[in-house]
Formats: sequence, structure tokens, C-alpha cells
Amino acid sequence: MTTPGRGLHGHVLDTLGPAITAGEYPPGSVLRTDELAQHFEVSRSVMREAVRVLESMHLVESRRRVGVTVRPKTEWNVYDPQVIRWRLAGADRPHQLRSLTVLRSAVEPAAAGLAAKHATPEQCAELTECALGMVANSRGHKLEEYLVHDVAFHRVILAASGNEMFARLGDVVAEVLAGRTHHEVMFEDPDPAAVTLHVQVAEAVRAGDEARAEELTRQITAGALQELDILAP
Amino acid sequence: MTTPGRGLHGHVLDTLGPAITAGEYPPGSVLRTDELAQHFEVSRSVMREAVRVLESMHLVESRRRVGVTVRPKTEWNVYDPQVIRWRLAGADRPHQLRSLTVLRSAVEPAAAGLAAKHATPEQCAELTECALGMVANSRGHKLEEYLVHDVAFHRVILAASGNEMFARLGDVVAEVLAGRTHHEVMFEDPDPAAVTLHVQVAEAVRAGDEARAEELTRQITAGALQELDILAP
DNA sequence: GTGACTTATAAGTCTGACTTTTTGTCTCTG
DNA sequence: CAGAGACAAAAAGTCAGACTTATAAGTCAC
Repeated sequence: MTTPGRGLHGHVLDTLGPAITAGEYPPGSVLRTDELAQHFEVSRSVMREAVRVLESMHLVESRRRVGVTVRPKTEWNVYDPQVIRWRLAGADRPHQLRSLTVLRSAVEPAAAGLAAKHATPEQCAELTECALGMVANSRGHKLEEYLVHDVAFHRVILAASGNEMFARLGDVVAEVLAGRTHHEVMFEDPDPAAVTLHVQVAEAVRAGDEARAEELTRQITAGALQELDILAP
Repeated sequence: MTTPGRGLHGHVLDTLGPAITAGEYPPGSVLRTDELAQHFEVSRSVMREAVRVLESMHLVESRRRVGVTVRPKTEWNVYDPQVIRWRLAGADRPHQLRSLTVLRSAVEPAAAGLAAKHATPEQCAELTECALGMVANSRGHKLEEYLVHDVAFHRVILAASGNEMFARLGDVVAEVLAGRTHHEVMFEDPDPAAVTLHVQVAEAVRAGDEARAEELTRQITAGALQELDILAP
């Protein structure tokens, strides 16, 4: 996670960003730099820096004589980790979680397949270690410990794929998994079948069995999707 | 494409961004705001805005008493369209194209499957229109016209999936397809088999045949991957 | 060598004046 | 009355300079 509030402009972003991504300002809304600066009690320079950042995320557009206009949702940089975090913290958290889970379902099987081809011995070892950690914490309401190993497992898979675009989705997957454990209904121990699947994926990757690693991971993500459908049909 | 050079800080970014993403400044390199401002002949306020943007892309980190340090590649926001564009324009263009093509291969089949479920009649119509446009321009060195329809086709698929994360990859796919036509070896007419596949995908989506749309799209992206392997084994 | 103190440094912040672009309006003319 | 052109106002953009703050690094006593 990046350091939040590193400076005044960071504080402004921590308020404005969530507000915009939450849809508090409908698309086309016009903000004025000076007014915002007054409202947040910062200088115009600081406010301008904040606006520049929002602009780089395509959340707003700054035009002379007009002001800072909010862009429609369809133009936002929805892959920006900061934007993802803001949206996960806001009202459309469920919708965002669903989008990300669908993305996961597409990416992770492919990543697992590549990992079976490219994973280093170290990564294989790490993978089995994570899987064992999941097994060890799969019973007795040790959800937090389980989560740590689950996140680590998927991070290793994504990194071992050798594709940097996949690797950078590690944070996203972490958010989704953490969200599931912390905010959704997850009082019970994790599904034993899912735990077994993770162990098997680790085996398949170690064995270099591309097709099997992909298929098993597909089953894992299918489970995650199913879980969503049960919670919010 | 976003408007380039919208203001002085934009011009600075157009130079600094490509330089950093091209690896001209190795990770850990320290830049100083004042020096940069002098070098680009802009005021410090402008330079600071540019640095803030680079910081939001995780390309650099600004710390007091130290300066602006370049972050390692692994921390960059590689999904930022701007970063993608910079890297595609630079030296590791081939590497970047490969990464994006692999991402495509994971995402597009899934998107096509969802599109078969969710596409509106209008989107289906648009899709067949695009496919027909591809057929019409598949012979006689009309590569530009073909590209336009090809890009439109994949954009519609991604949008029709109903998943906003998928939809926002439209620009990425457009870049990849354009790159293939413009910069890689592509003197001949497109592969007739690929053209046929597109027509069939349009049919499958219209028919609501999820599995078939997914499988056919998988064949399309597999072809794109194979193409890469031929060009750069 | 270790710890506390000092200092130099570069980012961070604020302010006020000035410039530039753009849009809405107003008028002039056909 | 409509269209073209001139005008004025508004808001972002730019700049320069002074000041503050955090902190890495060096210094000195112990």
C-alpha cells in the first residue's frame, strides 16, 4: 500500500478522490480551483497539484475559462490502484468487487499456465509453502492467517507467470481476497475443496503441467465467482 | 488518445515520461526539482505539477531532503494508458507488445463469452457490421481500412462484456493492433482464417453461444501470440 | 563506537501579480 | 432577424520570491 497523505495535496486527494469516484459529483460537474483551495484551506499551488493528479487519472479535465469538469465514469483509469482503493472504500464496493473478480477469473488461469512454464525452483518452493500455510490455517477460525497465505499464493502465481501486466495485478487480487475476508460474510472456515485446489495447483506448477495448472486455477476462480452470485445474485 | 501537451507541464511530461520509462534513469536515480525546472526552462510550480503526476504513476517518489528518486520498473503503474503509450514509443516496444498481447489472450476470450450473454441487439448489429468491414477489406492491401474495423470489433466485444475493467482495455487492444499493422512486418493481407474467425465470433455472440464465442476468440488471440513468436522467437 | 546535537539541503508551502485562452455577449451590418 | 465580428470577463496557467519543515548526514562529547 502506498503512503497516504504524504503532504497537503495528498490529504486533499484523500477527500476529493473518494468523493468523485463515489459519484458525488455527477459527470460534467464543474469545480473551480480557487473555491476548492478555499474549501480545503490550502494554497492554490497545492490545489493545482491535486487537480493535476486527478487529471492524470482521467477523473477530471481542466480547461481554461471553464474550470475542472468531472469526467464520466467510462473514462476513468479504473486500473489505477489508487482509484481502485477509493472505489472499494466507497458505495459501489460490491460492484467493484464483482468487476475485479471477473478480471481475476480471466487472468489467473492464464497466469497459472504460464507459471507452470516459467516458475523458478524458488518460486515453486514458495508456492508449496503458501499452500501448506493455507492448509494449516484452514480450520479453527484462523481466517487472518489463512488470508496471508492465500494472498501470498496468488501473488507468487502472478509473479511467476513472467508477465509484468499479470504481476502487477497482485495488489488487486490482494484487495479482493482481503475484501472477501473482512467485509463479506465469511465467518466459517474456508471451503476445503478450494484449499485442496491450491495445493494441487502448486503441484501442477512444480511439475510444469501447464494445462492442469490452468484448469485447476480456473476451478478456483470459478468458485470465487460462484461465491459472489450467492451473496449478491 | 488524450490531448498531448496541454500546458507546460504536459510538455515536460512528454519528455520526462518517455525518458524514465525507457530506463534512461536507472532505478534509484535522484533528480532535483530545481535542476529539472531549469533544464526545461519552466517555473518550479510547473515542474512540481509534472513531478506529482509522475509520482501518481509510481514512476518516481519525492522525498524531502533527498529529491525525486526513480522507482524500479516493478512498481510502475503499467496499466496507465499514458505509461503504456510511452513504453510503446520507446525501446522496449517489442517487450511491451508481447506483455499486452498475452494480457489480451487472457482477457478477450472471457470478454467474448460474457458478450454472448450480455450484448444488446445494437451491439450485435455493430459487431456483424465490423466483421463485414473486415471481410470487405481483407484483400487488396487495404490494411488501414481493415485495421479500423478490426479495432472497432474488439472494442465492441470488450464493451459488450458488461465488465468495466474489460471495457477499459479497448484502448490497449487498439494500440496493439495498430502497432502490429504499422510497425511490425505486415505487408501482406491479413490471414483469411482470422477474418473468418471474427465473422464466426459475431455469429456466436448474436446467437448467445457463450462457449463458442469464447473458444473462437481464444483461437484469434492464439493466432496473435503465434504471430509474435514467429517475429521474435 | 555510541548517542545526542547541529547543520545543511531539498522538498513543501504560501502569496500576489501577471498572462493566456476561451466563451458568452453585444453590437454592427446585411 | 440572422450571422459575423469585436469585446469583455472569467478561470486556468505561469512565474518569482520568500519562507517553513523534515531529514540525512556530519560533528562532537562521552
